Amino acid sequence: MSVSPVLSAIAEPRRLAILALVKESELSSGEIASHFAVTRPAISQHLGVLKAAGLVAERRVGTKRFYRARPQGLAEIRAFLETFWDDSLQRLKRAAEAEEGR
Amino acid sequence: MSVSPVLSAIAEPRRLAILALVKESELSSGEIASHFAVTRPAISQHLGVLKAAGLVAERRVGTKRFYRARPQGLAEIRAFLETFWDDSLQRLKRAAEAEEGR
DNA sequence: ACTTTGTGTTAGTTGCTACTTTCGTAAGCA
DNA sequence: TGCTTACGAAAGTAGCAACTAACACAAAGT
Repeated sequence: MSVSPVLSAIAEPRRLAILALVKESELSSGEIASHFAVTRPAISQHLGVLKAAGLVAERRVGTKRFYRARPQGLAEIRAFLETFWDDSLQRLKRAAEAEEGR
Repeated sequence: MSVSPVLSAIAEPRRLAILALVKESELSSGEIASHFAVTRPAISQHLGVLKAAGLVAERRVGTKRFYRARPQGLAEIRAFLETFWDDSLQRLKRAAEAEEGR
């Protein structure tokens, strides 16, 4: 999966808050919604986005649906940013060496 | 600065592409724009967003404006995600220990 | 002074996205 | 079989964001 869906998923403040919530403990859709001032369907949509981005996992038991954070999803972005960052640093390092060498 | 502006800045595919471009080397606004199919003002706006997020630095010389990636800006998100991620892992570790302990 | 070059700014348009309201559905209970 | 609970899905709306076209402006050349 590309990184953009994951990035735009956590770029939304509300979704980041949801993610922080289900990172602490597994919660049902209703429990999550009760923490916010928006309607339940809105939260449901956010959960759908997070799930599609691979940032949360869903577990159904009866009529309830429990959600929990999926650290592997976060690891993906982290790895991407690390590569991006390290490449950038390498570039700077090479530039500095070239500067020194002349 | 909070993380959301930085995250939403790089969540935009075009801006991420611009960032990848100025990460390689310092480029002028026009040079950056020539890499894309959109108009120059559009790129100018994107550069404004990236600059506001602290992801690029601007250097003016004559009528030209050169942009380069600012690794510190990327480091900020990376640090944030690492904390987020590590907290999540700690939580999992504690849960596993509790599981083992019973 | 005039023109050209390189760029940001503004106004207006289109398209996306977060939201609400309403409806549908599956599971549990009387 | 109803009735309730706990959800997601669909449709419609409002606001924002990415874009274009036209303008403004500063620096450098002629």
